[in-house]
Amino acid sequence: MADTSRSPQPRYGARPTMKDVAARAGVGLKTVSRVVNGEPGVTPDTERRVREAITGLGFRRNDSARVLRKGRTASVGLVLEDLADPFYAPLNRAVEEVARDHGALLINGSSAEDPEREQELALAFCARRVDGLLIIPAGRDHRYLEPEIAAGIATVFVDRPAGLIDADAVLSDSMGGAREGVAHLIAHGHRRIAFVGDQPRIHTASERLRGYRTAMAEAGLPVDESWVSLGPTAPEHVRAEVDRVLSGPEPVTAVFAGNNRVTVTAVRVLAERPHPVALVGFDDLELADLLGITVIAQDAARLGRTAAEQLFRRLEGATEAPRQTVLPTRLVARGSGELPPRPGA
Amino acid sequence: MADTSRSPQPRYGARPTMKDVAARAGVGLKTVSRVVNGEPGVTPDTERRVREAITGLGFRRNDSARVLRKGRTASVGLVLEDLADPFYAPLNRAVEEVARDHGALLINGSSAEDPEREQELALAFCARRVDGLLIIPAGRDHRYLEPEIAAGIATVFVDRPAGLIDADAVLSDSMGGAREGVAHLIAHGHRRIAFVGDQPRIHTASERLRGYRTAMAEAGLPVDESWVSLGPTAPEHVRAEVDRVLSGPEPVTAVFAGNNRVTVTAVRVLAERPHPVALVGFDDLELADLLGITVIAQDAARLGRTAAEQLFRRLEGATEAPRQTVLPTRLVARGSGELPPRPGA
DNA sequence: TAGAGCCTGGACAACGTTGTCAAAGGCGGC
DNA sequence: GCCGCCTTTGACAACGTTGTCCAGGCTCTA
Repeated sequence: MADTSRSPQPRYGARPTMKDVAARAGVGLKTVSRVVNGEPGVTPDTERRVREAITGLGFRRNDSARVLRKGRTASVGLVLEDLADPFYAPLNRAVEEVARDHGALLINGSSAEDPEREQELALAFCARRVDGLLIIPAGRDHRYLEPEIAAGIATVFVDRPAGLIDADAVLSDSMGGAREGVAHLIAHGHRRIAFVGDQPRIHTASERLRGYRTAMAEAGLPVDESWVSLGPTAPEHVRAEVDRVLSGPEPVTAVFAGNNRVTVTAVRVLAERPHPVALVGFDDLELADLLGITVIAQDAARLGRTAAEQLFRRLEGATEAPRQTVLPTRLVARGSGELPPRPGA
Repeated sequence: MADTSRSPQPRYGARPTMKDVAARAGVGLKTVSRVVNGEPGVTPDTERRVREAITGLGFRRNDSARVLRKGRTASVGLVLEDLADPFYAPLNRAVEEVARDHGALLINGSSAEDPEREQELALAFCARRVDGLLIIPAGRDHRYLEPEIAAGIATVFVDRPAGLIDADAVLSDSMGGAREGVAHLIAHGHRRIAFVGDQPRIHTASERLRGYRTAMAEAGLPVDESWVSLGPTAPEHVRAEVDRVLSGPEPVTAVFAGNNRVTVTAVRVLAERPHPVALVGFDDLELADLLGITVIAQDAARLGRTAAEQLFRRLEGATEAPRQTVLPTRLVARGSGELPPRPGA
């Protein structure tokens, strides 16, 4: 038989509210709020009664209501290309750390390099009223964010600049890095060098191609357009393209790989070849040291940290004009980029 | 001079609400709500006026308020160990995909293997009123979640089981996988095999150790406790431990590495050794094929997908008793695990 | 032409929290 | 013993949305 005189117990599916806690503790609503938020002006005895009621009911403050009332959500959104990409994972983590240091939670999602999905995600985050937005853009037009930015959502672009709007951005030196990598191959005697990269609508891809062309031009070397491959980075496609540039009457003697996904496939294809082919890849890889792969390394964690810090600077009120920060890359020579051209090739 | 007859314009920092939209369109509040949510009962002409007002003001529905009213947030929280760990990144992505298919957003965070941080994150997600929670536990006591689960937050544990509460879990067959890997080394002639793994309070670590002991026992082989190393997986520590088990009068001839972080360090250490030492690692690695590393592979994406699907089944009302799902592992022989013991060793 | 019924639109309360403000109670000083 | 001040507490509105319910105007039929 039910004891009707008993205090209310937690029921399945029912969330106790501050009102319930107040009733059980025999105090007013606001007093509960004060205890929950550690505000002063509550006697130890009252506080104890409230805390007992909280524990007894299994109460947890509803942050949705709190957000509604306060206007700040203490959360930031991160739109990146692929959560599973080993290049973006450390970036993601670095952003999370900075957010944590500022007491904010992180919501994130993958655009899968699809501009529509990027927009969908970014706007969904805005609807949740994230305080700030970090975006690794897939699209080239970000005017859809203008009302959001005007309404006060701080926005920082990472890895690639914003399109058609003026906003903070933190980038790696794609052009400079690729130029250095290709110059490295040239310095080791290569004259015919392939560039296998991502789709040209992606800013970093076209910048890296520009670095390739610059290095070739600076060395006075012609570029045969058949050496250049820009397209999806799915293994099958890259495999076909690497095979292609290595075939024909005058095959290339070296390959510059435009990003980590291209590099891993290129390494596999080159390993199957009878003759060694030089390779430099953009982005470092785990275990690349053991495989002797020469790369242009970028510090993804630093990219994420720098961007997140800029975001929180904005949230704390910084109002200077949008700023573009470019972080340097670093050539890491491990062997594959130092192979000379095959004699007679 | 300001044109006071003009309709209200978006002001910096001010968010238009449905009320503002209604005023500008000259309709009632609820009509705006109907248009925004695609509810029927609005004439095309009224709808057009409302849409114009929405665009003109840059209105976006405040989902915090919506959540408060509706009770569901259409978001799930994922607590994992390290967003940057290559093993968890695909899991993260898989969860995101499933969430997306169900129209939910993903909030996530790294516990850094710290039980307190796990709890802090999980409860923060609960305060945000996520609909469901996916947890890769760091701690061994999850009773702190009881009130949350009672209040209706669906919870599924991933990769490791829940501690002291009865809840859904999706795991890999750690014990079976390790047993198979060690048996594989034994089959190739090894008698003295080291186990280098993570801290024993981590469930998967102790299960894998159990697999190791089982395989050794089944082969009738003794285990010298100096061959077993359980501790932090920071490179320096693993390096020291691998060096240790390979030294002494009767060094081991093979190493079983308890997870991906141990494996990468072990590979580096073994590469520096004058004599080859056999190695099998738990978890697959990118480029492991090129390095010829034999591994026990688990399908992290499948782990995440399975867990997320179970979560959404619960959210859609499934009420069976909590279920533990164990996914199989797979031995991938690539060379390092098939090396025979050094003759005379 | 009147009445019935349908379709569109709006007024109002509620979700759970926090900020404002005022009341009650205790205590010290004169 | 009374006044005034400070401390503790609570009542109430508001945040922006959605659900409920009702009103008004229209069409269609008898």
